[in-house]
Amino acid sequence: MTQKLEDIKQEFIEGLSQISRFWGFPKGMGAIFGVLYLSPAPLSLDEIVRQTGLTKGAVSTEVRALARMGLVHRSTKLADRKDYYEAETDFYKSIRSILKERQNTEFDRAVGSVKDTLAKLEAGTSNAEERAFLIERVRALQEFFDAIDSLARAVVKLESLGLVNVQRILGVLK
Amino acid sequence: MTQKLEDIKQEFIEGLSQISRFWGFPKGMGAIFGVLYLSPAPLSLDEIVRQTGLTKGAVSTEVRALARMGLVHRSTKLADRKDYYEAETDFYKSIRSILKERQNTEFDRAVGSVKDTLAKLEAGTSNAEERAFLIERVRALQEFFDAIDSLARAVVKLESLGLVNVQRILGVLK
DNA sequence: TAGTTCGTTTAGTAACTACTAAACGGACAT
DNA sequence: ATGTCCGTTTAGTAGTTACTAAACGAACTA
Repeated sequence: MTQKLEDIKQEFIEGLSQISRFWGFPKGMGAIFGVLYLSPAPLSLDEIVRQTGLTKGAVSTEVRALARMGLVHRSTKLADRKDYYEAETDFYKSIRSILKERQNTEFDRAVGSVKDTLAKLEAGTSNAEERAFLIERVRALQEFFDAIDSLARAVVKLESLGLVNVQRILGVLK
Repeated sequence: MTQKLEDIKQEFIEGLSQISRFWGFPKGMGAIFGVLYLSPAPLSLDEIVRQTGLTKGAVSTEVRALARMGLVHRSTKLADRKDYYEAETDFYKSIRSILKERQNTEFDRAVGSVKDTLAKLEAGTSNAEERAFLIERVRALQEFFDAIDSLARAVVKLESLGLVNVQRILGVLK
């Protein structure tokens, strides 16, 4: 027994909501993206409201957040006051925007504080034995963060994240 | 003017709290790990309580969560009822545990629902044009998730994430 | 037995997050 | 101007999360 298309779409959208929540975003955001992603044409804010069941205010703020992340694009039509939104279909392009959005904010500052700690420890003079131990530990953590950062940069430099590239990575690493 | 070691440690621990929160974990968890990471010897639960200012209940539950993720290890001493905890210093080993912990839960289920959606769409018969469009979109999303998954597996297969390996990746991808 | 000394569990709370409802303001039409 | 049709902003709320305080239970001790 095959289901109605509308039901299937709804399940998909709920799945995206879950995924959204898992990645630390509001679930409504996932639903909005899902609605747009399954639409062949750009949708107006009110149409998104209708299809998600959220209020206009919520959709307004969350669709803008999606736009900042590059997951949706806003457009307008001549002689039409409404804004229209459509989903970005190149996910890889989107996650680069997301990484950029997240970068340079709390995370960078926090990781920078590790670097600061290391500098302060190395500048100290007293308590040589304990300081040596702390320096070693903090240095190891900082190197780890640097490695992660390098990896992220490497992935971001790709112009597409396809099975091909991933398999190339796998090939090098075995 | 160099600061006291205790102050520097405290700043480091607060930095880890921020990082913890950024990654979606409670900040107390980051603080606990920080205290353990800066200690040359395993610490008892009460000692962690003392150094973090959290209550025993909170430390008890969160330190167990850290142990599940492989970020800390629990040990005991003979003729001593206390549990002792120490930080894992091989971060790479830890993130593999974390990935495993996160895997196979909500995320897998949600991603699986995308796969289900695709299957249902392909099993349908009615509304051929719209179905073709939806199939294409959902298929693209699923391929993207598969690529991410492959990449994660690739990274997890490394026995260490050092600059060396990252540079090898960079070399292949340019 | 009763009394310590641990870790765990539970009930309750303060703070935060994702929302809703509704007021608001700008741009256009009449 | 006045009204209408947009998107945005604001005030308030339900639900969640990360905790605290304290009861509990298990393992040893006297």
